[in-house]
Amino acid sequence: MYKNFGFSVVDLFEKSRVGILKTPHGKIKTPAFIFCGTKASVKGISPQQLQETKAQIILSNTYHLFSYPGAEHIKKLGGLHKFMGWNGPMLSDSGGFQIFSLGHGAVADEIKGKRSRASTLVKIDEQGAFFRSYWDGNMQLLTPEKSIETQRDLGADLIVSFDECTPYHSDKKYTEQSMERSHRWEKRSLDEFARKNDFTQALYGIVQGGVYQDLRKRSAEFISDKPFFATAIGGTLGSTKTQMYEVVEMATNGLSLSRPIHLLGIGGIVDIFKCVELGIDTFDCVHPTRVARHGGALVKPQHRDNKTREHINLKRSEYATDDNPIEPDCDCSTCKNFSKAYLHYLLKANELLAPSAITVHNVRFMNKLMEEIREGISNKNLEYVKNKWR
RNA sequence: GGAGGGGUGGCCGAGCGGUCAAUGGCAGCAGACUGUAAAUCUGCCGACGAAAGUCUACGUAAGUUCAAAUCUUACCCCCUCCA
Repeated sequence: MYKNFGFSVVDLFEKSRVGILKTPHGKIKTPAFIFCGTKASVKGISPQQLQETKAQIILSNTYHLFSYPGAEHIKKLGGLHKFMGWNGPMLSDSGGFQIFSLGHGAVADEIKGKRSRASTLVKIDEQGAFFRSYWDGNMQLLTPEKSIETQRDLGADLIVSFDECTPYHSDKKYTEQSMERSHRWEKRSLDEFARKNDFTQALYGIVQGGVYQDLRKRSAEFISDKPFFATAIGGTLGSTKTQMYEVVEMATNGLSLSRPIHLLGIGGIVDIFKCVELGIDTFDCVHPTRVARHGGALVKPQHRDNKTREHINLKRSEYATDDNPIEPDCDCSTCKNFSKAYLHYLLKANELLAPSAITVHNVRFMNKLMEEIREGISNKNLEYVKNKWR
C-alpha cells in the first residue's frame, strides 16, 4: 500500500529515536521539524532559502488551498511541488484543524477563553463540516472524501486524515463523541485514499481523545489497527505544559512503533525535547515563522534576555544599538550579515526584509536544533544537547 | 490694508459650556503568539504616585459663569482669497 514510502529506526535511546522517513521526494532524517507553508508558501522565506537553511520538509493546508485557488487549479499547474517550487518532501494537513480554529479561535485564545472573531464554522455533522470560506465568505463543505481528493490533487507526499481537532473546553462526553466521529471520518479517509492509491502518497491517521487517558488509549489502538502509513497526535493537548506532556505520553502509549509518529502543532524548544523523549519523530508548528514575523528570534539560553522566553524580541529598544548578530555561533545568512541593531531598525521601519531575515534565522535554528537532537540520540548524549538548547 | 478660516497632549486630528487629562490614528514603551482567517492581536502612553489621588494642561492675557478646550474681548502667530 505504501511501496514508495518507508520508515526505519536507525538509533534508539530509551524512547527517543533517530529514523529515516522515505518519501518519493526524498528522505527525511527524524526527529524532524516540518515548517508550515499553509497557503503554498512558508511565509517570508523562499524554497531556495529553505534549502540553504537545511529544511527537510514543509507542509501546506487543504482548507486554505481548497477555498483558494482550488486544488484542481493547482493540479492543472502540475501539482503543489511544481506550483510552489519546492521539490522536497511535503505534507498536507487535512483541513480538520480549521474546523476547530474557525469555530473556537486560535489555540491560546481558546484555552484563555477569548473569542476574538465571530465563528465562521456553521455546522459539523456526520457528513463533514460546513463553514464560510475565509477567502470569499462562500458556504463550503469539507468531508473526509473531499479532503482526501483535494490532497490527492495537491500531491503532497504525506497526507492526513480528516478529523475534528477537539477543543480544550469540551467535556468528556463531547470529546468522546467527537473522537468517535473522527474515527469514522478517518476510516472514510482511508477508504477514499485506498480507492485511488497511485503510490505517490502516504496517509496519516490521527489520534484524538482530548485529555482523557482512556479515550487516548482507545484512539491510539483504533489508529494503530488501521492500515495508515503513519500516526499523528492531534486534538487538544491540555492547557499547561505539564498536561501536554502527559497527554502526549497517553497518546503514544499503545501506538504502533513501526510507524513514524507526528505531533501536530507543537514547536517550543523544551516541548520538542520532552516529546522526542516520548518517542515523537516529527513536529510541525507555525511558531518559528510566526514569531519571526512579529520580531522574535529564537535563541539558545545564553543569548536570551528573559528566562521565560525561548526567543528575544528584536523590537525591544535595548537592541537599537546592539551591533552583534542574533547568535554569533549561528551559520545562517542573517547572523552572518546583519546585526540586531539593523534588524531592530528594519522592524521599526516596517521593512519587509525584517520578518524575512528573522524567519531565515528561526528556520535555520530549528533545523540545527533537530540536527543536534539526532546526534544526541545517536551518541546517547541527548542530556548534553538538551542543556545546550534549553 | 480688507474678508474669511485656523491655532488642542511628541506628531496628525476630533471635541465646541459641565459626564474632558480630553475620541481616533501615528510614533513611543511593553506583552502575547504552539496541525497560520496572524507582516497579527493586547495593554500602557501629561507629570508625581504602587494605588487612591494630587498638580499642570487645549496660542497668550484678561473676562463672563457655580462650571470654559468650548462663550466674550484684546494681543501674538499661521493659512486662503481680494487690493
